[in-house]
Amino acid sequence: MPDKRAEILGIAVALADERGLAAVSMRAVAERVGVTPMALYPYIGSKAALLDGMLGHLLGRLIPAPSGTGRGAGGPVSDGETAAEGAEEPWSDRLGAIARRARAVVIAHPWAASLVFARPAVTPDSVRAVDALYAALLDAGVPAAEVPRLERMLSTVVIGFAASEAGGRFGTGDDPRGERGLGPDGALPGHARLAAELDRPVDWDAEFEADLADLALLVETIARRAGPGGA
Amino acid sequence: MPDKRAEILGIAVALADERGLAAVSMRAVAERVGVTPMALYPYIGSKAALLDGMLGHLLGRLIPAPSGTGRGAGGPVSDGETAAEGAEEPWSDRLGAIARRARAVVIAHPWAASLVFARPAVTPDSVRAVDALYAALLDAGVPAAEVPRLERMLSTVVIGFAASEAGGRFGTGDDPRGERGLGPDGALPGHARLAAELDRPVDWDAEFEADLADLALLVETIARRAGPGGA
DNA sequence: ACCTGAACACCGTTCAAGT
DNA sequence: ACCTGAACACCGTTCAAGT
Repeated sequence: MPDKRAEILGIAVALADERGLAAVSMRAVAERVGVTPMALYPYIGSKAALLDGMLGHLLGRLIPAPSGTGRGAGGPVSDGETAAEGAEEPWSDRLGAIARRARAVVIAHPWAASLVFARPAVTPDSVRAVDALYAALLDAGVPAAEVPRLERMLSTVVIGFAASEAGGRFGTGDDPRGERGLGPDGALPGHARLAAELDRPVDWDAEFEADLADLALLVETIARRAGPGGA
Repeated sequence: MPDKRAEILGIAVALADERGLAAVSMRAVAERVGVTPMALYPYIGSKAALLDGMLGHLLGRLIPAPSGTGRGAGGPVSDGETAAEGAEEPWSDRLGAIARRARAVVIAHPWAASLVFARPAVTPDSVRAVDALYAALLDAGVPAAEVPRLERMLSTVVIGFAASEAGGRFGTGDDPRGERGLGPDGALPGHARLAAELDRPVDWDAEFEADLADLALLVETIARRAGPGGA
């Protein structure tokens, strides 16, 4: 009731969660809202804008709102009192927390994965997430000239990992050899040398954490080669 | 003429290149083929299978066919004679070559970016690409237990980078501050500390190369910590 | 100001026929 | 064996009315 647009977006998100993105049509959303399809247009604009709005609706929950207009009250997932200037946690923890939250959102709403790569990250909410990553990288000692690129690389890994999980690119783990009769083993020498590893099932939580650890290692290496001062 | 299915897929790819993925309907493809929509079904199966087939059609050009059934003739982009066991190039060059080829495919066919994350990489062609990456990482000295994870991370970065470029996630480079009146600068401390960097336009070719260099550095670090023996 | 109803130009897919 | 035509149950969006 406070905002009709937000109500519509919430209903569309719920519909996508229940029946997939393909089930989200203007007509289906309108029916759930209890209105004619055309009544959505003043609030939503178009089907494409509906999808953008759904993504924004999720992103609003990724990074808690800043203490800008209201007071610092109603804190987020944080575990203590809200420090005035932030930066009480080490940079690698802040970076990891954002990454884990992003992955959790995509796991909870798999349909979002296919939208994330298609729109620039310029909504207020995603800009806030990018800002937190900038600050973490600067605090790690990464030179300013490399921070935007490194932020894009980190967020690409995190979003790409979650999208691959949710979308199925990482597959079911079954052995690809023999799927189409690929002839003698010599055709896939790399797979042959890894036969033992490829039979093991994959723990995706552990793999995500290992990726985060490697990325933190890379960030440290880049910071160190710039000189311990932080430049 | 040699294969009706391949002819249909080629026409669908050309249609997507010219008018976008949204213009690829069974009806539109059928019209270009010169046939009724229903005549596609025996060759294609369904709309979803058409999209899968289009992606496979592109992937067939990513990695040249192996010397399996035919002879080693009709070599690919390689610059010399085809060695019997491969591995004449250093691993980092082989890795970079695959990455650049993948990015080139996505830039040439931007619509493919949105499909790549949604299907497991188990077609013969993509398995061949994965195999080449496995071999490169093993030759770099990465322990076998870490190779599959690292391959997934590398391909996620490469595909995610290309998808972000093609889909618009990396945006146009305009300053996000002020896009929605985000209040005083204090709300975005990270951006404030990077003001000088964020005004510069981005050279995406250079950024891709810098990412590849950083990833190679990470691969070396992982190989080194496992012991110079390799495994 | 806010919503409805009818209409237009599309979809993917099924099914029964045609040659 | 290969293709067609009509039909079904959908789409997003425009436009002219209604209250």
